[in-house]
Amino acid sequence: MSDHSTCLGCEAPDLAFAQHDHAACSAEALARAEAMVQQKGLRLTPVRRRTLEILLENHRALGAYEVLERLAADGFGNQPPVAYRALEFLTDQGLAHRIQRLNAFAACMHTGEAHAPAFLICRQCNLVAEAAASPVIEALAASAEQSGFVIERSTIEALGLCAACQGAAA
Amino acid sequence: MSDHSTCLGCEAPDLAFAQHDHAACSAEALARAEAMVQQKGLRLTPVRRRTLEILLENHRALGAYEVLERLAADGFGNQPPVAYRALEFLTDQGLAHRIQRLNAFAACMHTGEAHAPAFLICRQCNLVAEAAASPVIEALAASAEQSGFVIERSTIEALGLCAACQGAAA
DNA sequence: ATGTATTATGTTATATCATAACAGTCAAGA
DNA sequence: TCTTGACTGTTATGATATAACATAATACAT
Repeated sequence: MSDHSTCLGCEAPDLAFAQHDHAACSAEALARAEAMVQQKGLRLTPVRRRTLEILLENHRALGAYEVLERLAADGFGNQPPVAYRALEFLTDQGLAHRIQRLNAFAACMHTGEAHAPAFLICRQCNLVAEAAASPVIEALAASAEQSGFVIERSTIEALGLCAACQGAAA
Repeated sequence: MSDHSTCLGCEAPDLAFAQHDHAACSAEALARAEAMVQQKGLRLTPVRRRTLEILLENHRALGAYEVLERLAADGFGNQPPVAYRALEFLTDQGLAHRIQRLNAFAACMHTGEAHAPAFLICRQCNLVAEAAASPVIEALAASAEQSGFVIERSTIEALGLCAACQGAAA
C-alpha cells in the first residue's frame, strides 16, 4: 500500500485538530504500518503493534512511561526497555515520531510517504498535529548552506493554541 | 547598548563555524547581557554571570550538570537547582537558549535583538550556531494558521555537519 | 539605621526520562 | 532439528529535572 489517495492525513494536514472519523484514521494507519513493515521484511510483533495502537488512540503524544504502563496492563513486560525498544522500532521505521519538546512519542499520520514533519503542539489540549515541513526545511537548508553546513535531520516543533482551545480560553 | 553595528553575530549568522576573535565575541555578549539586565532592572548575580561566562567559553551547548560542575569548582553550590536556576534566568531573559535535542544550553549570540533562533548543530564537533529562523517560522505560521492554530513558541533545530567536519570526514 | 518584603541561594529529597548488560525465548532457514 | 539471529524480559544504573523548604542577601520604606 503506497497509494495515498485515501490518506486522511494527506487530505487534512492538521488532521489532529479537525473533526474526523478517528476509528478509520487509526485503522488506516495501522494497516499502512503492517503493509510497510511486511514489505521491508520486518516484523510488527505484538508489543510493537500494541504500542502503535496505543499511540494511535488519539492525537496526543505519550511519554515512554505512559506507554509502558499501558503495555504492562496488557500483559507485556513492565520495565522501561520494553517501551523504549518498541518506540525505537516505530520511530526508526517512521511509524512514530519523537516530540523533543515533550519527551514523548506520537504515531505518524503519514506513514510511507516521504515527509519531513513539523509538529504543531497545542499547549492546552495537548493534541499534536503533523504538518508538512518541507518548505520550511528547504529554507533553512538554503540558509545553512551559505556557511557550508549540511543538514541531515531537523526538528521543527511549534507550541501554541489550536483553534478550539483559543475559543475555549476566550 | 542596543546598537548592533558591532555585533559579530549579526555580521556572521553562522559565527560558531567561522573563525573569529572569540575573546571579543564573548566579551561583547557579556557586556550586552549586563546592559540588558540592568536596563530591565534585574540582577546579573555572580552565579548567573559565571554561568553565562561558562556558556560563552565556546560555541558548544553544555548540559546543566556540566555547568553545575564548573560552578561548584568555582565555589558555588553543587546541587542541580543551582545550575538549573541560573540557566532558567538566562533563558528567560534571552541570554541563553535551550537546545532540546541535546538537553543542553548555549549562550545567545544575538542578545537584545528580537530573534527567533534556529540552531545548526554539528554532530561531529558539537558546535552550535544560531541562525535566523524568522522566514522559516513565518512559513510555518502561515501554514498552521490555515487550521486556526496560533504558534507561540517554536523550536527549530537542525543536526548535520559543519563545513570543517565535512572536510575532516572526507 | 532598622524593620520588612522580596529576591536569590543553598540543600535535601525525589521525580522523571533513558540505556547498558545480560539471560531467556521465539522464529526462520540450513 | 539445529543453529542463528532477532526479540523480549529483567536487573541495575545513569542522566536529566524539579519540589519544597531553610538561609542569606538585597531593596526599600519608614
